[in-house]
Amino acid sequence: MDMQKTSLKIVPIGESQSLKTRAYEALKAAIAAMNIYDENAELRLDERDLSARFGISRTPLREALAQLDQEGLVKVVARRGIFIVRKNKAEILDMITAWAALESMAARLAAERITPENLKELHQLTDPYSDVDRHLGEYSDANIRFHQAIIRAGGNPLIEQITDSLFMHVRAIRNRTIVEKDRAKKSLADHKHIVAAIESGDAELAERLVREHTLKLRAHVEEHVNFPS
Amino acid sequence: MDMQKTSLKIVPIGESQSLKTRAYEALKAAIAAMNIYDENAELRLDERDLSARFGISRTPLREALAQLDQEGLVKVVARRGIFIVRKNKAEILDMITAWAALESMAARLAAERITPENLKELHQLTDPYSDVDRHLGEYSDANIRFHQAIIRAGGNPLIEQITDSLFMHVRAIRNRTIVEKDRAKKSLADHKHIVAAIESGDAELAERLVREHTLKLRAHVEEHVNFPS
DNA sequence: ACAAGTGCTATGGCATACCATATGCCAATG
DNA sequence: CATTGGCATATGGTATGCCATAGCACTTGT
Repeated sequence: MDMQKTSLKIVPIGESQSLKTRAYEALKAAIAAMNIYDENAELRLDERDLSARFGISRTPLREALAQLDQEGLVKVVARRGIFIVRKNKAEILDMITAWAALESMAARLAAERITPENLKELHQLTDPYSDVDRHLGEYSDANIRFHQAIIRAGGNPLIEQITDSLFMHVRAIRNRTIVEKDRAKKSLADHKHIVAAIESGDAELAERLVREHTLKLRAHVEEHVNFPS
Repeated sequence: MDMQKTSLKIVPIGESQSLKTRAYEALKAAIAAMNIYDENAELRLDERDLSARFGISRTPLREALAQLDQEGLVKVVARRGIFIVRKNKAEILDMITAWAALESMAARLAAERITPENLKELHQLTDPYSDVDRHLGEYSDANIRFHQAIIRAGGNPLIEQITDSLFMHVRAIRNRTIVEKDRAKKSLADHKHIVAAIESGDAELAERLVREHTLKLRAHVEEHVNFPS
């Protein structure tokens, strides 16, 4: 009853989700942890081997793989095998475009409802890096997190969820293209403008800046980045 | 017109791809065919019953259901049942917002790459309905297809795929809100402006018009539409 | 030496049996 | 009559084994 509330701290028991969910998350994390665009990446998975290594049976594992398949992270081919999917250039460009659409809308929403907490986070992900030369390594990470923060600040869980499934690929691209000092510097400048727009509550501007920022990335990838496969 | 189906219409699984895929499509079609926002709709599914009715075992059926679960169309609850999900108002609004983001981006792309075929289709979905009073019934359908045509004209398969999974719910809302003659008239006027913008290659304008059009829907739903559950 | 045929093997698809637990009914209890 | 504890049952979760087929190695005939 009520009395228990103060005397007993009921922990979310076991915290054990279904095996399927755990397998899904473990696989996703494992794939995210490897650079799937590395030339030497092992792109083949094996049901039976994985089930043995996870210590679960094939059924929940297959359900997890089916989910990853639908997300496009993996391709299950009957009687051939399971392969980690490497997106081709056109697909990557489409992803960046969709991302631009969603993140720019999130920026619009963020500008309309920004909270001090969100704003603080955005500043923390831009202000400390003004001296790009000295923080190039860390900035790659802050760059990614900045875009996630924008999306989160939009307060639309659906947009967060959709972008999550694009995240792994877009992250790989961002990491790959940010290493040039000049691009990092321009990127940071864009970010600062975006924060300012959100801070001032200018939804239209915030939206446009985010869209243009991401479409710039798209154009850069289209022109300069080559893909295997 | 749509029959107000409140129970699942199970069509026999044909003979094309994997059982999982066929079950997925059959289930999705069955759910789409019923009006899930009807008060009397049967929202509960049963694995064993469905597997018997489809004539397949539970394994591929479960994989299909897992996919629908991830798409948010159904919710699988351990030892409780499988339920067709009825979105609440906040979720519907989020969907419309995400839709606005994606369709407006598609409109931008469409304006940049419009083909005579796409343009013809867009005209066919707007021009014949100028006399809204006499075509109110049909327009509801043309309205939906117009938005799909915009997205298709954008030529980004990923955006098409994402919006597909939102389609069922957004369609239900559009159908529900378009029945008022006044709204239909305004909607058609918007559509014509959009087509003109795309036709003239004005990407910025097309994007803005589509976004505003859909955000108008969002505002209308927020203010005037009430939801069960 | 080479090409076509043939059986083996790996691998995912599917079916079946069993497991664990949320729910509700019902009887025992006071 | 209200409460409670347990048991039956329904339902999704998981394990396991068989099956069909794509690829490959090996054989065999020319």
